[in-house]
Amino acid sequence: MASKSHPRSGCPVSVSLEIFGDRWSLLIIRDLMVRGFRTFRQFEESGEGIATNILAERLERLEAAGIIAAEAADIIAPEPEKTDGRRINYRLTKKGIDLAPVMLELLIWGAKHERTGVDCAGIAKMARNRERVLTEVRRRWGRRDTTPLLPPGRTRVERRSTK
Amino acid sequence: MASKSHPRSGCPVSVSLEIFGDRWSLLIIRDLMVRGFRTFRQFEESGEGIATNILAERLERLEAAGIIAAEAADIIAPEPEKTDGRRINYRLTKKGIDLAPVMLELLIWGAKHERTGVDCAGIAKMARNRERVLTEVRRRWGRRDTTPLLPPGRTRVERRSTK
DNA sequence: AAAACTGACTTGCATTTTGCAAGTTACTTT
DNA sequence: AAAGTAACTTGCAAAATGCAAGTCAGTTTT
Repeated sequence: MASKSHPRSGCPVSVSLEIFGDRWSLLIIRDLMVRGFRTFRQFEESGEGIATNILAERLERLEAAGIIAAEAADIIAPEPEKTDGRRINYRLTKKGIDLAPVMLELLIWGAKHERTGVDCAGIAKMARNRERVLTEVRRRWGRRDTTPLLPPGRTRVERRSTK
Repeated sequence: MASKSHPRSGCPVSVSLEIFGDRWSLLIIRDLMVRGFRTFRQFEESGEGIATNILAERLERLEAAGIIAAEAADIIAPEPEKTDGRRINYRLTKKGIDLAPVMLELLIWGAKHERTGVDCAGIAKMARNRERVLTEVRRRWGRRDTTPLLPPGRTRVERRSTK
């Protein structure tokens, strides 16, 4: 996607789109923000069908942009038992969690105008409680609380069923 | 961009991104929403450097998605003098103007976190008056008022300088 | 009324980005 | 020690993008 070269206008919208204006970046951010995902594997199996090479590249870009941060899981070690040296945990930075309003408005718009597999009334309720929802999202982020804010929702795809 | 085939999850965010999750669509919508652009030519020269074939394709997609509408300019004929039979006016539909909150949040985020050619303080002020700004955008849309909400801003690129 | 000029696109082709399947490497469990 | 698993790479075909040039109907200029 966004190649390095093309000069663009200095409009904030344009600059933002150069970073995450593609079909996958915001989905990764969504998974981090409201579904509590942390690992490569989780994103891979999120039901959207992203290819692993693209996923790796997007994670790299988002990290380079300062929107997410990657850290070896055993550095944090929340529970003494959990120490898988391979696992890398991704998380949103402050800059990343600041995308919450964008994400919420996107969610509201999609639920209102498109046929999605999601409870439309529930979203409409969130729309009415915008500030409360955002506060909650930020609070969870601050506590590294990874319990999903939204239920998993319809998953249609499963890549390469390992059979 | 978004090919026809790939099955995705039914998440509203995902569905939305399938429609305008690319580097250009939201810029066209921005131009319609806050810069008062109406014509192909204006988008082409907007300073972002979009190629005409891509522009044509995006306009088609956005129209197919019901986000914008195209109409021959002389059908409206605002002033009796203006009757260029070739000109086509594009405008946002209700569904399109409903993207205003998304656009505003994108603008706020970009101005806050990226180096853009835009007055950061001015945007911060808009952030504080979110509802007022949105009301104004919707009001203008309702009246087909095309005076730009924001000044043109830094334009860096000019395609094919006709010299 | 012919010539030059738009506005809104197409078309052809080279370059870039995607998608897909199959590795690879380093740790972990059995 | 063998089999698994997490997080990636790699190679290649397919699709999307960018670029320059061309088309074509309506418009203005001469």
